[in-house]
Amino acid sequence: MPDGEYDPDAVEPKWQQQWVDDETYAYPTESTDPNTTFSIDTPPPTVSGNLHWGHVYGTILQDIVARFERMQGNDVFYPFGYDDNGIASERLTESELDIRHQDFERYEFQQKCREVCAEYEAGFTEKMQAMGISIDWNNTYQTISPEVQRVSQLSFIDLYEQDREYRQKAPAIWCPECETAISQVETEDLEEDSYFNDIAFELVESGGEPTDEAVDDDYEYETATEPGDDIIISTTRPELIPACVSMFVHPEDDRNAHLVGGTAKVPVFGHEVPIYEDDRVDMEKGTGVVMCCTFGDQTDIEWYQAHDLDLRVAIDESGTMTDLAGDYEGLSTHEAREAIVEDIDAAGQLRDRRAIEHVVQVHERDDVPVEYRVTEQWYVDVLDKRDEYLEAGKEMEWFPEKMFTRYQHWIDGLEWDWCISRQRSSGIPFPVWYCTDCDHEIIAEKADLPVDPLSDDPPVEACPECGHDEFAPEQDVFDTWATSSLTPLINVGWDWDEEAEEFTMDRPEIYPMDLRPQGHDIISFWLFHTIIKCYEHTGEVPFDSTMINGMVLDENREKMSKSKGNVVDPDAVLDEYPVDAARFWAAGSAIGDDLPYQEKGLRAGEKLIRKLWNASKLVESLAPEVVDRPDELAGIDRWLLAELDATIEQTADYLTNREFSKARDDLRTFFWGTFCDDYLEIAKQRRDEGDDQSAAYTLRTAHERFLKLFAPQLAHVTEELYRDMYDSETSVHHTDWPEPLGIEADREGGTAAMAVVSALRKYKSDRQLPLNAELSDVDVYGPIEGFEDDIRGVMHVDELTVLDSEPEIESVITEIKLDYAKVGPEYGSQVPDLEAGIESGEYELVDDELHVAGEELGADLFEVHRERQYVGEGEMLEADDAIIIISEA
RNA sequence: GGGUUUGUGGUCUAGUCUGGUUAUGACACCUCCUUGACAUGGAGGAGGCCGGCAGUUCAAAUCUGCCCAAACCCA
Repeated sequence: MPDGEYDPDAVEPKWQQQWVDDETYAYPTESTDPNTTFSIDTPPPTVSGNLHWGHVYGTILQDIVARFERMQGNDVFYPFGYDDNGIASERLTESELDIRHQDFERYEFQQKCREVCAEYEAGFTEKMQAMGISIDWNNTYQTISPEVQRVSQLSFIDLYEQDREYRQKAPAIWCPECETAISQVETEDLEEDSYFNDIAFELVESGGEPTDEAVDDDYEYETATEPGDDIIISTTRPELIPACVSMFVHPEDDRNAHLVGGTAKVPVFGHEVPIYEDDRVDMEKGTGVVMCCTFGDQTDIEWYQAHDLDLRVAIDESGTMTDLAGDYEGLSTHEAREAIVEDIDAAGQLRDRRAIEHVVQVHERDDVPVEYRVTEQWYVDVLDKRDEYLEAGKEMEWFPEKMFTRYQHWIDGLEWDWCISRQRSSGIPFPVWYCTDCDHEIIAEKADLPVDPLSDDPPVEACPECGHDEFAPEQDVFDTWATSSLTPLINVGWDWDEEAEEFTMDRPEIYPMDLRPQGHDIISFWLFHTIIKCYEHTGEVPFDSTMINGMVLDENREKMSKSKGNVVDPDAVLDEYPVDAARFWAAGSAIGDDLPYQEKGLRAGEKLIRKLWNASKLVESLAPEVVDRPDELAGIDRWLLAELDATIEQTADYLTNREFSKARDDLRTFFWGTFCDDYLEIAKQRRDEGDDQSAAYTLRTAHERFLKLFAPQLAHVTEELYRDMYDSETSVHHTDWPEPLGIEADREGGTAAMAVVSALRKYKSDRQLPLNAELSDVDVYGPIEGFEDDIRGVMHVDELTVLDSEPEIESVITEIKLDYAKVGPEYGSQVPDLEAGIESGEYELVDDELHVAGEELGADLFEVHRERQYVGEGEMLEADDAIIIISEA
């Protein structure tokens, strides 16, 4: 039996260990019915460091759903993945071992990655188990494992065969530090100190005659009108001048209109470039003339494509100047920037140089500014099926609904197909070779997967296209998201059946998966990419529903970040608080909203755990045995069990809709306020007065039910109590969610009786009396039949009388309250007149009608509030519908 | 710069979609109470006019517009 104080330090690890040992949460191998399975596609955390508080938060929400669905009678499939095939894991390895991947053979570096990741993954496992997350540890995966590599390569080949992938030379965002193409989503903004340089190009030839606007004294620089004049442009990146391919002015720019069609000479490097017009120019900026280099930014790329410009590559893959930069060849971009500015200055063509702060796009992994390079990359078609993918998103149920708009806007704004190739040392290789003669693509056989073209031979002896017999392996590997967008297929055991020539699933019953939980920050790429990939492979939307959690903020509602130093360390928190307290905190959020980390939230959790424990002790002492239901149940017991029925249904509804905080607070309020404060106090008195089977039955029944209702959120303490008091062999997490008992009860009477108790408490409190002070004589007028003894017992009333008729009362009308929901629609703009009439007292009550402002309002349109004054002996209290008279002894 | 979401007493939060007038609860605060689980408890009290402005309406925390702030996504 529960004894002494609850000791989470001992209890929680005990059950965590047992849950793992017993495989309590294992998905049964024989489950085949999609209707009784509930599968969760958990996004595998990236192995890039330790798990943080945001993981803790998101995972607890998943786990509450998993536990709840399990109690709904479902076989829950709750896997865990480690996403360790990405660039983040490479970075982790480099910083952990203080090495650079460039210094190692590919295979050697991969081995190091495996070793470092293995350590961190063990840490993930430990943390998840130490939080009692009901993960099925028989179903875990690493995205770098051969099995997953096979799935990922199968996916590539399937899309290739569906003609939804292509290889193309195109400008891609490039990280010169990592020496790889990266995707848009891997970049972020960074404020950087820089200089704006005003540099003079020489006008060689105009395209037309200058207008009047060309000459104006207010201009900072004179407009170039004659050959030899200076055209001033401003740039933060003078090192790109050797890559300058053209200049642009806005089509509506009268000042510079005459330049269009002409040419200009680039300073220092001396090549001539054409001048074009384009509406992407910001004519308010500087002189309204800009240079276009291949490539300085996104606009340069657009111009390059729109105007079919030359390609001048001045910067190589490592951020070093090429031979195109002439004397500057071999310098880094930064060195070249300074050197070129100096030389331009020496040539008299630097007009101004001022320090500015501006935002540059950097690679999120290393904060190095990105470049744009034209390279051969693999792309997945997405732009052609936008409408279909939008529909696919619509088919899912979204918790909360409003998050769907993010998905929608992401698709609306898509401009590029999805680049899935990365030039890295570690990762899943493309199963592709190229004919060294004709560049024909040779794709691996599905049966051979996984393959590594660097060490494996292509499946053909000679090129089917040209007959050549030498092949070059694809050096690139997949983007991380190309694989992590396949987690539903990994989970269901998707594979290719060579004999049947079709894709198969080991566990078809769990696909589409029931739930995809994740943060709102990754709707646009992770969720989107997962939907489209699985949709293309299976023809089905991979999820029935998605649950989007918010971000965890710090105590001051600010974003947690290493640089701010406000990151909450899960280990430190869990050292100090029980896991169940953290679970209580996490359950206090509305799904989709951000949640600030609040220590007091954890403290509140601790209090609830303690309350549950102490109440359990009391229940055990009042009713030491489980008893059968007696033939007759006392009114108060029927009332309590009926109220509990309502809470059972309400809590289930809330959890079904993933309304965690409502479920938590509703249940807590009923347990604490009604069960502990009201019912248990009454039950105590009744036990004193003799052996009461009805009370014993109700105590045990309600208590057991409370344990089950709390089990999804307070996983540990409920397990301890349930096994101790009800069934040592069965986990509470394997029990079914309670069915309502459906007992007939006078709910109104019970509620009125509780209101009377409340009023008597207040009476004692107001007089600074102890709550167990004796009251000699109390009369009640109200619907409390059947509850008299309960009130008498708990409030220590010697004599309690229920009055048949209202006691002698004088009343004055204090207020007439209109029922606006009815009065408003009926009387509209007359309402202020009615109100004024009531306010000034110019009204009459005739029978049940209110006569005011020339109108006659029926009884259902208003309520009369009276102040009652009792004129007899004793003192009067009011409690909802009841009137209470207290006569002192 | 664009989009999405959020903004309620000192703090966190319910209510906002489906407009109706004493705006929910918790924590902190104040007062009182040791009653046979819990003083890490119980009873009670004070504290907000709902980010700001304007509008629609008989009526707005709730609808509309603009502005401000924060978070996220995109440029």
